[in-house]
Amino acid sequence: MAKENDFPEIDPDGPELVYMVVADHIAAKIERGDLKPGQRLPSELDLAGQYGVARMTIRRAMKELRDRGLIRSVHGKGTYVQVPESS
Amino acid sequence: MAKENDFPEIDPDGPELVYMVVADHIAAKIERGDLKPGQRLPSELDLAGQYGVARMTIRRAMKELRDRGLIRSVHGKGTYVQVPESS
DNA sequence: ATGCATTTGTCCGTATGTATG
DNA sequence: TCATACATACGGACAAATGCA
Repeated sequence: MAKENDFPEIDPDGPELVYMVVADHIAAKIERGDLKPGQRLPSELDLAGQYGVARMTIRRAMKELRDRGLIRSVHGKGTYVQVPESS
Repeated sequence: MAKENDFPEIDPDGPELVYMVVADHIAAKIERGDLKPGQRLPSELDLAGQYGVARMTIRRAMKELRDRGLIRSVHGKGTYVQVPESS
């Protein structure tokens, strides 16, 4: 179980955009509370390994999540789940 | 007032490089005469605290100012505003 | 001469930002 | 989209140089 926690199978040749699959998967974790506000996400390199995609694809997904206001990236430190207060 | 003396707000997400913002800010102080030739600057650790950045970022800014010929660093002593004579 | 604090110099590891092919 | 490389930035640790007690 805890299927929601597993990493989705990603078919690079599939119709859905890879970065969007990753973004939606992480977004679901955040909205489910699996990732809590202020918590740090794994590094882009780690996520790339976990999802089996390139780092640039993870970054594209991070940009998507940033645009949705779900996360916040800090140069040299990491990426964090956005805290409602700190818009 | 004395707005010129205050430390600039640094937006890590901004397009400008952090070390360049710091370098330009200190350069302005020197060129304005706020920091006089021969005068010692605060230590890198102090500057890091004042600007709210890492020491390595301050060092990167110092390197920029050294390259511009505005300052001179002495191991174990400190960093000084360059005196025109001592090129 | 000895130790101590301060300051710059150097290095390491990790993480994000940017650019190219 | 992937793969690679480099720049920027953070944080910590230690070395080297200076000056002082």
